[in-house]
This record gives sequence, C-alpha cells and structure tokens, in this order.
Amino acid sequence: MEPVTLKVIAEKLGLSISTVSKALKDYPDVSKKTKRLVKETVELLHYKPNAFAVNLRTKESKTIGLIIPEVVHHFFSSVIKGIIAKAEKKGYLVIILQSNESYELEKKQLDLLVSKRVDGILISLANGTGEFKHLNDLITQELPLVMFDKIAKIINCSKVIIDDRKAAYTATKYLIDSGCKRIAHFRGPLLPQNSIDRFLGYKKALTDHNIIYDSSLVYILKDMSYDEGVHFAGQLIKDHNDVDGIFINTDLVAIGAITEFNRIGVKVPEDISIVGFSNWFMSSVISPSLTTINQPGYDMGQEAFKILYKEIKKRKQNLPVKFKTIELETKLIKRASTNN
Amino acid sequence: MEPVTLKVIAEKLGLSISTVSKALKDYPDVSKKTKRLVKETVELLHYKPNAFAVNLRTKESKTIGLIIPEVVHHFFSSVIKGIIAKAEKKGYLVIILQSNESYELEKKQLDLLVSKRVDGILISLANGTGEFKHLNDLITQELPLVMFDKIAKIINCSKVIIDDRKAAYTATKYLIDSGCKRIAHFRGPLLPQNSIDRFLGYKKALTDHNIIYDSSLVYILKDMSYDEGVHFAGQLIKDHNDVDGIFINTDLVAIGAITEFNRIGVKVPEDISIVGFSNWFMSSVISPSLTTINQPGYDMGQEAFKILYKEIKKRKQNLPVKFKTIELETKLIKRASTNN
DNA sequence: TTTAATATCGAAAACGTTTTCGTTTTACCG
DNA sequence: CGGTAAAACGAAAACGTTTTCGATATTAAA
Repeated sequence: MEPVTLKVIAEKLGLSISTVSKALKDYPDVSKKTKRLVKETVELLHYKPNAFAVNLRTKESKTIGLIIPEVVHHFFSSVIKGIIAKAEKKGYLVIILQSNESYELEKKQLDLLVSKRVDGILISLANGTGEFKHLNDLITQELPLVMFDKIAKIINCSKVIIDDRKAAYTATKYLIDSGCKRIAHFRGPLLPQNSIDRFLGYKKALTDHNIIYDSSLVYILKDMSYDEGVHFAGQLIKDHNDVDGIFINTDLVAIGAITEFNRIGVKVPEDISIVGFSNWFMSSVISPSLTTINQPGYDMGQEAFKILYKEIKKRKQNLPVKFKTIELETKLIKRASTNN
Repeated sequence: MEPVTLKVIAEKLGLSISTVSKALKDYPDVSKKTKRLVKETVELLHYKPNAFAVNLRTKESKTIGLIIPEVVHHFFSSVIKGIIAKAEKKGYLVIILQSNESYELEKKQLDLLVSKRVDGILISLANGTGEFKHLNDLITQELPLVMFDKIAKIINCSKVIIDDRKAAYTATKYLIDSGCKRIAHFRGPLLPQNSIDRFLGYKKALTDHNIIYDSSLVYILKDMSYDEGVHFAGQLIKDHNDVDGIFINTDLVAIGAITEFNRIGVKVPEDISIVGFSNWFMSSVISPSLTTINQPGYDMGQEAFKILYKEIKKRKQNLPVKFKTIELETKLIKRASTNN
C-alpha cells in the first residue's frame, strides 16, 4: 500500500507536483478549477502531508518540548493540561520529558529536545539543578525558552511564576493573626528558588510582627514526601513542645504531618495550626481540611505556552523578542487546620 | 550562525558527505583514522543530526503518540510516567494528547498523531467512544496500536488491562466476608468496558454468595467526580436505610462518599463498609482510610510501551505481528473503611 | 493580426540525511 | 615491478515538500 504523496495526486490528475502543492496552499497562480480538483482528490485519497518533509523545508516542527521534574504530581499534571490545551489550539504538539529532579537527566532531556528540533521549550527546573550552562546554551542558540514555577533567576529568559515570598508571607501572617506565637517552618532543600523564597517570606512575616526568628524551628526536608511530613511532625513535637503553628512548604508534607498529629493525639488546630502550600485536591478532603495557598497550575501552563508561542512567532519573523516575567496570583484558602 | 550539518563537517575535513555519514554510523568501509577524525570534529562542532532529514529517509520518527482521557488524574499520570520511562530507554519520545473523554476529540487527536507520522500509538479510550472506525483505520494502516485500561474488546489489537471483573468480585466478596448483607454499588456510565465489568463482578459475587441482586442498589454515575460521591452517598442513605456496604467504582467517588458520611454522622465502617477502586494515594490518607483495589498504573504504562515497541520492530522487519492481551494483577488493599 | 499583458502551469533546486554502487587508492603476493 | 584483491572513499539518487523562476497558454489592447 503505497503512501499517498503529492506525487501520486499529481500523476492521477496529470498535473505537476508544484501545481498540486500550490493548489493546496491557495497560491494565486493556479486556477480555481484545478484548485477544486486537487482538493477533491486530496479528500478522496486521504492525503496527509508528510510532516518531516514539510519540516525539512520550512524548519518548523510545530512541536514544543516540556520538561518537568515529576509527572505524577497534582500541580504538574495541571500544568501539563494547561499547556496541552493551549498548544493544541495553535496546532502545536507537546513532547513531555521528566527530569526526576536530576540535573544530569535534565541536561540529557534538553539535548534530546534540541536534536528533535522542537520550536521551543518549556521547563520547570529539577531541584538538583545548580548549574545553568545547558540553559544558557539554548538562549545563545536563540531557541525560545520559557521557565515556570521552579526557575533560575539568573537565566535571561521569560518566566511564569508566583510570588512565593509574598504567598509565604501571607500564609505565615495568617497563622500569626489567628493567634500563633511559636511558628515552625518545614522547608524544602536549599536549591530550588521556591523553597528559598518561601522561607524568606516566612521569616519576614515573623520579624514584621515582632516574633523573634528562631532557626531551630526551621526544618529542612529533602524530598518533600508524605513520609517526611510524618517524620518531622513527630520530630517537631519532641524538639519543641511549645510550637503552636507550622507553615509547611507543600501540601503533601502537610498532609503527612496532619495524619501523624492525628495519630499521636496532637489536636489540629487547637494545639497546632497548620498552613500548607499548593492546594492539592487532597487538602480539601483530609480531616481536618488543610488551610493552604492556592497555586494556579493550569493557568501557569496556559500562560507559559502563550509566551512561548509569541516568542516562536517573533523569532520566525526575525523580530527582537523581549523577555518578560509573569506573576500569577495566589490565594490563601482558609480551611479547618487553622483557627477561624 | 549557520547550522552544522554533515556538509560543513565534510567540507572542514575535505571529505565527502557520504564518508562522514558512514563514519558516524561505523560502516566497515571507512578507516579507523577518518572515523576518529570525524567523531572528533562532530564533538567539537556539536553536530546534531537533523531529525527530519533522518526520518524522511528512514521513515522512522522515533516518536510515539499517547492519548488519554484526562491528564490530571493519579492513575493516568502514573501510566504516563511508566510510558515515558520505558520509551526514553529505547530512544523514543512521547507526544501526549488528551481526549477529555470526548469521542470527537479523540478522533481528531488520533488524526493529528497519524499526520505527525508517529511510529505507534498508545490509547486509553474516552468514555464517549462508542464507535471504533477511527481505531480500525489504524489497524488497516498497519500502524502499531496498543490499548490500555479503557479498551474496546471488539478491536483487534494488543491490550494491557486488569481483570476488572475479577477485581470487582474480590472487592465485593471481601465486603460479604466481613459481614455485609445489603451491598450497594456506585458504578460508572454505560459505555466504558471497565464499569460494565466491575458491575458484573459485583453482581456475580452477590449471587455466588446467595445474596439477591437488587438493581435499586446500583447507582449509575456520570462523571465519577468527588461531588457525585457526596451526592449519591446522601441519596443512598435516603433511599435505603438498611445498606451496610458499598462497592464504589473509583476511589475519588468513594472519598466523596466517605466525607459525606462523616459529615452526616454515618459511621464507616460500623454502619457502612466501603471498598473503592484504584488505590489513589489519597485513599491511604483519608480518615477512615479506604479499602480499595490497587490498579498498577505505572506497570501498565511500562507494559503497554513494551508491547508497542515490539510491534514497531516487527513491522519494520515486515514480520507478522500477533496481538496479545496482557492482564496485570490487582490487589485488595485492606484498610479502615471495612471491618477487620 | 501583432503585441503586450496576464493567467496558468511546470522544472528544478533545496532542505539534510542514508545507502547503493561504482571508483580510486593502498597493500599484498608472486 | 605488474597484477590483483582489499580497503577506503565519493557520486548520486532518494525521501516529500516548498518556492522561485521561467515557460506556455490565454486574453486584452493596439
């Protein structure tokens, strides 16, 4: 079963390949009659242009790459969904790769995408990423790149983020306003910008409200897992029996903490109030339901693609592109893990 | 900045394009010396083969397509992860499209993938899919196709599934064994094979254990959401005050039901025992934790890709491929929403 | 009727590879 | 040193498009 190409259509119609091609793209120098003819037989034979041949000529793949640290994750899968939805509308396909929070893998995946000639790349950095040469290489290659959520401030490209610092400030302030005096913080590892910013927001909220910052109340987690939440919740109780509030870097950990508190009889929020971060679906369901910061994953995906799309178009026309950073709004979601 | 192709390498080295190409692919008819030379300058200039040119020649895209009903879903994102992981090892990239449970969209996405010349397609059907012409077209086009989880039994292709019927039987039997006499069932819509099979497993377990099947105890849900779980839990209590167990099609709904029961003071499992399906992470966290059937998403993704990969290779060598159906093991996870 | 203008078409190059097959170079043996 | 076999290389076609430019056919103007 031979594939149906422009050639077979041309032969069937006694035309040249060029005319057939031009007919399909509505060139002015082909008569309406033959245009109709060509389009009819194209329908008839179910002709589909060979994407590779097209791309080889036009240098456009109509494909973008997406690299995220972890697919099985409520926030990231929301982002994926947002990206795919917008991309599809513009005729772009999305190749998804995951870095598994590894710098080495991230580099490799980036390389893969480049060699696949994607038109642009969306990336959320791995926690392990401390060097940025692989990213800067993209910039110098003039390949459109947009970073989202877990970004590197040093890199000169467009970004879609939330104001982690402000959000963390809001979260911590809410704890303070609801009466907490000794507020602990479960933070993420030292590398990703987010955990730094959230920590800083936490700290600033304390000092702004005349609460002395006590570094022994800050616990640095590694993989931000449910189990770590369980573990450090227990640890915290052992270390400090006067803590009455915790701001936790991410909901999953907070949920681990809540279950542990439930188990060992620490009452939430009567004994300890908890605020999480991300607003996973799960957080509304656990008991007590978790007060948290809503992180708009779907919107973030949409925005990231929109910017990337614009940059791709600019590049095609050889116009200068100026990078921009979009900050999406977060919102405090008040639930039962804090006092009214 | 001109792109570095075989041509520029050839010119730089005073060789022909053919020799350079062959050197890179370790053809026997090029000397070790020039091979070394070529490979060195390839490194130096960061040469990356143009994927489109390669594919145009070889007819291989080294890309597969994946269509799923919904990305933001614990089970499906696990599948995605499994697929990507295995695909990457074999040098394949994955293009992900979502059907949003719509038949029309599914058709469109399939078309997109075909015109992008993917080497094979993995699909989990939309609930709305009741016709299968678009799938049979793929088969006649000899494009490797593997269906997983939500499949159509009619289609003649390889499949990766679980034994929904058996699993549902196990779940229901467990309710019976733990003392339930009046067991309700929250099932999915009429179309996807899964909900049918799970329903049948439920029914058979009842009759096998001398419990009369009562169709008024079976509730047909539409979108299988948390909210539906809440709603039908309330409804059930109104309709039947003697029910002492429910087998629920999917965990998300079960979690909705549990929260509603918690809210209105129905004790789980004292008043009503609940068994879910899928084993979402959430199910281990909710209170009471949910007894459920584990559905191995990650493994399913891996297996599906493995089969697809084999079929792709067979086709390339023009060997006959015989379709197979792999059934993955499920497991009953006993937790607190059922008695002992 | 001839010329100019316009409408319609086709030839051919190009994109960057891969691969076949023929040509040249080198090495070896008598 | 001549001849042959083997080793090393290159020319060229092909994959299926797009697009430029030239060629032909048609029409309008002179």
